[in-house]
Amino acid sequence: MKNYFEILTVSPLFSNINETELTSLLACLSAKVAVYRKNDVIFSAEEKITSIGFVLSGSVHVVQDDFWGNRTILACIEPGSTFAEAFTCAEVARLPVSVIAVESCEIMLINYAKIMKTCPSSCTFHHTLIQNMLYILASKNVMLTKKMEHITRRKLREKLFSFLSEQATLQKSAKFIIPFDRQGLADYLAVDRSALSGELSRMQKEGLLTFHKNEFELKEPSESVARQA
Amino acid sequence: MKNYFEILTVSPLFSNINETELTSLLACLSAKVAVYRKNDVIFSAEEKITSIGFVLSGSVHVVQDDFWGNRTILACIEPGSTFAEAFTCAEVARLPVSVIAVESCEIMLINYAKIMKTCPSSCTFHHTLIQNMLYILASKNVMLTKKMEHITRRKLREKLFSFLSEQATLQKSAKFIIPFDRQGLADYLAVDRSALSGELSRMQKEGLLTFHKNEFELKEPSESVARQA
DNA sequence: AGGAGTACGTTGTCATTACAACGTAATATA
DNA sequence: TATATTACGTTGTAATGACAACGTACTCCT
Repeated sequence: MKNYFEILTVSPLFSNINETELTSLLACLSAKVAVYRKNDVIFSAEEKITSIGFVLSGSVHVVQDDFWGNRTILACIEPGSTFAEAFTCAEVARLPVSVIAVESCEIMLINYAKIMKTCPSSCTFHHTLIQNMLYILASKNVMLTKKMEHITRRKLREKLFSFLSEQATLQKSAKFIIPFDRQGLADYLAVDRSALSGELSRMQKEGLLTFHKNEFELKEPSESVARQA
Repeated sequence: MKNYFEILTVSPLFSNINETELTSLLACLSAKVAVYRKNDVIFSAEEKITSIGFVLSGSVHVVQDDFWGNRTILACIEPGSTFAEAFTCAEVARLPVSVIAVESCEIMLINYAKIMKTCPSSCTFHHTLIQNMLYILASKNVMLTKKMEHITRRKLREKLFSFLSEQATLQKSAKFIIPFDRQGLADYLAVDRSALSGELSRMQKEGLLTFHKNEFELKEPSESVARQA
């Protein structure tokens, strides 16, 4: 287990827990490491799960098969990250997704009940672990909510304004750098890249903003202009 | 405080905690009740918050003001529900939203540190409270993720198939009832109602599904038909 | 029975957007 | 230096969806 300390200590789930504490914590959780090969099914849809997964090495895909059997990849989980934690904590009766090994990988499975149960030695780092779980779930929540705000706008221009306004507010300046290239932004906003590119140009032509590469600047409207709902 | 027991015991945050336990728990949390009047600001954007809010009576709006000052209502929180819990647990430096009283209301503010800190008497229900927090966050997470899957599809038909496929899978049958009327579904999928209505009719005409009111039935394609990405 | 209100489908128009295709500049690669 | 490769903007076209307007059926009143 020692050889995993590097990945464990930098992961969000085990942050603020040192190596000494980790050793007893992992024992306390009776965490088990399982090895999978490419295309192995780690969790299968419809399964009742009681553990959360932690990727030690390799990577896994969270996939969903629809009514007609078409498969969609919902997420790719890399070492240091967890999967299925939301379904486990939400006590979803049956898993609506499957988790598949993309390549050979080592997965640590941690029983949720063991996480929640105060251990007899009432270790303080156990507490840290739970706080980390809350942190992970809450952060994902905030991310999803923000993205949802942008995406639910009906028009591309509105989506862009919603996103750009957020960035401006975040960076406390009308001038700011966005953390995406065009394709990345298009994927994030769930729109076509070239449509996005075109809309940005149009907005610039209309004097609503200026940009160069990833550097944007929002302009105050010269006169009262109806902008979005 | 006694008069709030009814709303507290049925709320997700305090579920599985009985009245006796609640009394000591609330003392342990040093939960404070504050009264607000219509339009009062409960939490202000940019504020550093360390508490989560719980609506005892009345209702509050979570609102966001964009770069130009346009206000959007993100959520309406009713009695028994919490607000700002994600931002608090995610330790977001400064609140990106404001919380406003829609009408006269009573709000219980619970300090997050007090929730997380094991109390000296190590009450077991304190533990239940934390588990409930995890449950609330995880459930919202699952909801948001599902909705995101539908909404990120580029075309209305794809959004519909994504949603309907989920319902079919959920109800384990090609025939199922959806929990929305047309307007509700349109709002959920962030599309226009009449456009949705029209697309449904077209899909029915093409033999992809049949429906009557909220009762839907998905059809297997007679021949291999490319349906969606 | 006679409204009022609501839910839903339909139609037509116009704006928006996806998609494909291509040009260009910048960057990396050999 | 020559050559891919990538990122981005542009253009045109066809598909798509938003929006408004309207008809019909249904429910709820009284």
